[in-house]
Amino acid sequence: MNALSYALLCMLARRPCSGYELTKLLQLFWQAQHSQIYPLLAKLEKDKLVTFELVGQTGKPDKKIYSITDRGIAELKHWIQNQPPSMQLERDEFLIKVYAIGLIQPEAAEGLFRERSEALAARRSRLEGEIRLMEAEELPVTDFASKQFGRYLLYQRKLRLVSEELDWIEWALPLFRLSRVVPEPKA
Amino acid sequence: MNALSYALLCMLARRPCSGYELTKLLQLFWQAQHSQIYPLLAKLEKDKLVTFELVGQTGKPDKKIYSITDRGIAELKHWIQNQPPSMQLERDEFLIKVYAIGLIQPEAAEGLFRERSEALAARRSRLEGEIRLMEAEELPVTDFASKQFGRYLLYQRKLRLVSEELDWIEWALPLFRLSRVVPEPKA
DNA sequence: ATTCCCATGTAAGCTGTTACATGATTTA
DNA sequence: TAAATCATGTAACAGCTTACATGGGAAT
Repeated sequence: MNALSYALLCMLARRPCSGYELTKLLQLFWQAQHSQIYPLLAKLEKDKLVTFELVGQTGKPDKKIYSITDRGIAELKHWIQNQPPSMQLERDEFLIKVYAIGLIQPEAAEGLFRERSEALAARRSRLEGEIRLMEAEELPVTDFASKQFGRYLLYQRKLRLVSEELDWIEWALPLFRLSRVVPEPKA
Repeated sequence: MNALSYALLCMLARRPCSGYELTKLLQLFWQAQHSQIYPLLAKLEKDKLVTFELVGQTGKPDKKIYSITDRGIAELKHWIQNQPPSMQLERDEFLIKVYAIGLIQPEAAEGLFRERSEALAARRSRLEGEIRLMEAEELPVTDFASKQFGRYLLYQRKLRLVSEELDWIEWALPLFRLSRVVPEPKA
C-alpha cells in the first residue's frame, strides 16, 4: 500500500468513480498517469478494498465503476490516523530556473515570470469557478459532515497558494527592472 | 539530462560545492537523496559540464569539490531559455488525508491540522532566519546582479507559501468546531 | 481531415527511495 | 554510550513517465 493507493481510496470514499475519472480528479493533489492507476485499481480490487461494476455504454467504451468497500474504509481511516506525517515533495522546474535567474538577461527573466503568471492566473480562475460551484450546493460544503468538505478545504488551500504565488511574482518583477534603470551615464 | 542535472548545475553556478553539500542545499526546491546525486555528478563530470578537485581533510573524510565548467554554464543557460515550462508536481500525504477528513472525528482532524501547523511554523522561523542573513550581506540580494538573487527569490516565495498555508489552517480550524457546537438540545 | 474526448490496458525505461557499507570526530 | 555530523559510494527495489495499442463519436 503506497500513498497513491490511499489517494484512490479517499477519492472513492466520496463517490464511486471509473479509473479514467480518478486520473482527472487526482490532478488536484496527487498527479498520476492512467498507466499507474489502472493496475493499482486492479490490485486494490484483488485485496477487496474496492469493488467494481462493469457499465456498458453505447457510442463510448464500456467502463468499470469502482466503489470502496467497508474494508477499504477501515484501512483508509487507520492510515489517516496512524501514519506519521511524511515530508512534502515539490518538483517544479520553474524553481530551478529561478535559482539561476541571474545567468540570463533581465528581459528573458521577466518573460519567464510573465509566462508563469499567466498560467497561474488561468489556474486561479478555474479554482474560483469550482469553489463557487461547491458553495452553491444544497448541503453546505463548509460543514464538516458534508461529503465535499475535504475537497472544499483543498480547493481553498490551492486557491490561496496560487494567489500568493501571483503576489510573489508581482513583488519580484520590479526587481528585474531596477537593474535596467541603473546604466545611466555619469556625465 | 534530466531536471535534477540542471538543478545541480544551477547550484554549482552559484558556487563550488561537494555532493554532500548539494544534497542539503537542494532540499529547498528539489529534494533528492545522496544516492541519486553522487552518480549524477560523476556523469556530469564525464560529460565535462562540471569538474572536481579532491580536497583532503583531517578528522573528516576527504571530499570532492565540484565546479561548473563553461560548457556547463552554456548548457544551463540554453535549458533555462528554451525548455518549455513543465507541469509542477506536488506530492504531499497530508493533502490526501485532508480530502478524506470527514471520515475521522473532528477532534482527530483538529490534531492533524495542529501537527501540520507546528511543522509549518518551525519552517517559517527557519526561512525568516535565512532571509535575514541574506539581507545582511554586503552586496544587496535584491539586486539582479547578486549571485544570491535567485536563491533569495526562492526563499521569499517559500516564506509566502508557508505563511499562507498557516493562514489557511487558521481559517479551517473553526469549521471543525462548528460541527461540535451544533448538538445543542432544542428544548 | 485532424484533433479531442471517452475508456482501458501493457511494456520499456527512467527516476527516486531505502538499505547496505565504511569510519573518524563531535555532541548529548 | 548512543547518536549525530561529515563524506562518498553501490545495490535492490519501488514509483512514475512515455510510448504503444485500440476504436467510435463529436467537435473544429
